[in-house]
Amino acid sequence: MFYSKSFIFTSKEIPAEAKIASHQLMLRSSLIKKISSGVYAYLPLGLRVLNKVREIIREEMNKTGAKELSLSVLQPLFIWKKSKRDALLGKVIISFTNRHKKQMVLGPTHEEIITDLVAQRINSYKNLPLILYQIQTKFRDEIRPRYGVIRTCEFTMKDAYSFDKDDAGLAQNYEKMKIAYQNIFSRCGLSHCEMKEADSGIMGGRLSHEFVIYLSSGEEIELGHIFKLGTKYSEVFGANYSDEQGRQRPIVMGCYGIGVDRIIAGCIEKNHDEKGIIWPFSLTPYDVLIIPLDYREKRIVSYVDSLLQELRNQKMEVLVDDRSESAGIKLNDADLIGIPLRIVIGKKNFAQGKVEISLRRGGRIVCNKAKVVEKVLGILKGS
RNA sequence: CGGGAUGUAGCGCAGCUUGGUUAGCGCGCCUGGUUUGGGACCAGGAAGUCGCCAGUUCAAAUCUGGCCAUCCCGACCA
Repeated sequence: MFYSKSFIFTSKEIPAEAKIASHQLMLRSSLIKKISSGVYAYLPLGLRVLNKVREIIREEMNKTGAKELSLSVLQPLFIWKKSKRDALLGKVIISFTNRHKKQMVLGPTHEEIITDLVAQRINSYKNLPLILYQIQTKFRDEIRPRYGVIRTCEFTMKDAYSFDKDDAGLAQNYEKMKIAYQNIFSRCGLSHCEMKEADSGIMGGRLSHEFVIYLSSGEEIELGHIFKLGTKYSEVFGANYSDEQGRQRPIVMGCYGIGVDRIIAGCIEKNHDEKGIIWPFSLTPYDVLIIPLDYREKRIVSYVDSLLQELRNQKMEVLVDDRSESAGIKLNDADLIGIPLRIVIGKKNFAQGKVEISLRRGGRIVCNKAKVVEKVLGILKGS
């Protein structure tokens, strides 16, 4: 992919509205664009990162045996009246009346919908345990959206729900999720994430743990939360199963949420310097950035083409800065958008058959241009 | 919702106190030229319903009122 066609617009200026580093950097590097208070669009560069996070979550969820599905965003309001959570969530729920005078909700979470679904489909102990999850947009009319993508009215959430015969089964799934969560956060460059016991709030249930990181401001701004719900929802929606003796028992539930956008913001909070973002290899929008400092020379252009092809053959995602900007602008933009590996092609080095490989986190080597791909692969393996 | 602040070109801002030329500056953008290893230079150019509506006035970015939007502090959350 070529920079000039990538819809990347960097900015030197710090947006006045952004107070914390991740928000500033996400705007300056054009990962996101604010549409309205608490509402953000992901631009091409940001969407690449979002998709990386989604894929990591998907892999770790699948490892636990969880099955992915996609529930509806539109929900009938009556299902919320049934669990009496319509009053509890109050104005956070975004609702409207459709043309048939039916009251509808833009889903803020999905315990009601999934419990109702499972109540209709699961009847026997033979079908348990079961874990279902989805990665989906949620809507909450927050009182005060803030910190960019950290608290918004429209956000991407991974929500998983476990269904067990008894407390022992729930305890097992709960532990499985703890491990999956720790894997997800550490793979996303957030190994500093702490787990601690928390208040269950509007979810109800018996026990919950939240996964938090601390911002430079000292603020705490929660990445995930897992809950032992027990039978609260299964009793309301009649989610029962027949046990080995044929007796009807309520399914024991747990639910497990991750703020996908918060992972991105959290990752930037923990991985940046005064120049910009320092992406971990796991979340970077592109694996390698090729920076020809002078892209007019034909020999350099054709070398870049062949290098691009070779890297693609190695399944790498590559961005080429094909702009006719000065070296300073290209290098500073490279630091801002934070791609971990850069191949810098300068005239003098190139004349001697050499190019430079530089790491965003620090360190550079000058190597023979024929050996670049080999070196890059070596660095990736070691990381 | 309560308290505080802001709204002027894509971004960052000055101008408003004390109303009065064609509304400015920096960055960015376009054209031509010179540059090219850490945010270059010269010349030319485009881009504004001064948040919106009303009022006062010969005259409003500037004064008055209402509305809207955004941000910060509090309760809430992934």
